[in-house]
Amino acid sequence: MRVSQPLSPLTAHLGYWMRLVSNHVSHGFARKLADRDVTVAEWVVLRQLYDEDALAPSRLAERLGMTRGAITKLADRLTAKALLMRTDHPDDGRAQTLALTKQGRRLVPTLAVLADENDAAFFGHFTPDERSRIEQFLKAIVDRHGLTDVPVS
Amino acid sequence: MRVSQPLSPLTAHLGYWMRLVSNHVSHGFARKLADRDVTVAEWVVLRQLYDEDALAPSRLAERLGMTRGAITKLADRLTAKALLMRTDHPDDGRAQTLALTKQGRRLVPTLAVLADENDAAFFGHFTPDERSRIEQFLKAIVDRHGLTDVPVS
DNA sequence: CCTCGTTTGTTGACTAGGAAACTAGATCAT
DNA sequence: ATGATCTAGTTTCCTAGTCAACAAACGAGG
Repeated sequence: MRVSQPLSPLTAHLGYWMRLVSNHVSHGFARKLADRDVTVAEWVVLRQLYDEDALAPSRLAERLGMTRGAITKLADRLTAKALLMRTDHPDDGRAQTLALTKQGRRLVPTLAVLADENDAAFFGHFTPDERSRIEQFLKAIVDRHGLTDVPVS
Repeated sequence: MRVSQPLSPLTAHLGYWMRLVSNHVSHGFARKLADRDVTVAEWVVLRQLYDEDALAPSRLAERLGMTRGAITKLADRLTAKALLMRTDHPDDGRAQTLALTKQGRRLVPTLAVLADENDAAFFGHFTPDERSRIEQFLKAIVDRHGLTDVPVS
C-alpha cells in the first residue's frame, strides 16, 4: 500500500505564474521578430549597440549574462546578415569592437515598434497605476538580488 | 551625419523586468535541482506524474506545451535514471503510459522542498498581501490570454 | 628583455529543444 | 474486408546555447 502525501501544487508558487507569463511574452515577441528574421538574443544585441555605438564582445557577454562563446556565434550570425561589423582594436591585438552597420542601425527602430506592441499586448490593459505597481514589485526583487544582466532568453 | 532618434529603452517594458526576474528564478531553481541531477523540465514531469499517477506521452506534451519528440527524449532520460517507467497500452498497440517508479515517487517530495525554498528566496520577503496581489496580476494576464500550458523552460 | 600569468576571442564537444518526416497501429467509410 | 485517413510515438536534422580547451597577444616582475 502506497500512501503519498499531497504536496503543494506547482501553481502554489509565484515563480510558476511568472514563468508562465514570461515565457508567453517572450515567445510572442520571438514570433514577431521571426518575421524579420531576428531572434530575441539578436534583438537585444542590436538594441544594446544602438545606444552604445561600439562595444567589445566580452563587455557584451557580461552585459547579457552569456558566455563569450555565445557572443562569438551571435556576432557571426549578425555579421552574416550584414547588421553588425567587427573591427579589430588598433592598439590591442586581441580585442575587437562590435558596431552596427548602417542597415543594422536602420532596422532597430522598426523592431522597437514590435517590442512596444508586444508589451502592450500583454500589459496594456492594466492601468498606469497598476503597471507601475507591477514594475515596483519586479524592481524590488531585482534590487534585493542584485540582478544586473540583460535577460536574453 | 547620422542622427539616430532615441528609442524607449529596453527597460521601459514590463516584459523586460519580468523576463529578468523569471530567468533568475528559473536558473536559481535549476541550480538547486542540478545538485540532484534533475532539470527543470524533468522536475515538471515528475511533479505532474506524482499527481496523475499515469499519463500518456502525448497528454504530457499538450500539458507542458512541448512537442511529442521532446517528451520522447525527456522520458528516455528519466527512464535511464530509473525515475520513470513506460508501459505499453494493453489494448492500443501505439499507446504508452508513463508513470513514476518507486524511486521517482520517493524523489518528488524532496525536490518539492527545493521548489518551495526557491520561491521563498525570491518572493518570501513580500507580505502575504503583496504576494496575492502579484498573483492576481499574473493570473489576470493568464486568463486574458488563455494560457494553459505548464511552463517548463 | 623574458617569462609567467592573464585576457581576448574562437573552437569543438555536448545538451535540450523544435519541425517535420516516418513507422506502426487504429478507425472509419464504403 | 480493405483502402484511406488519422493518431501515437520515434527519429533525424537543425538551432542556440554552455563548458572547457585553446592560441594569440598583452602586461608585470625579476
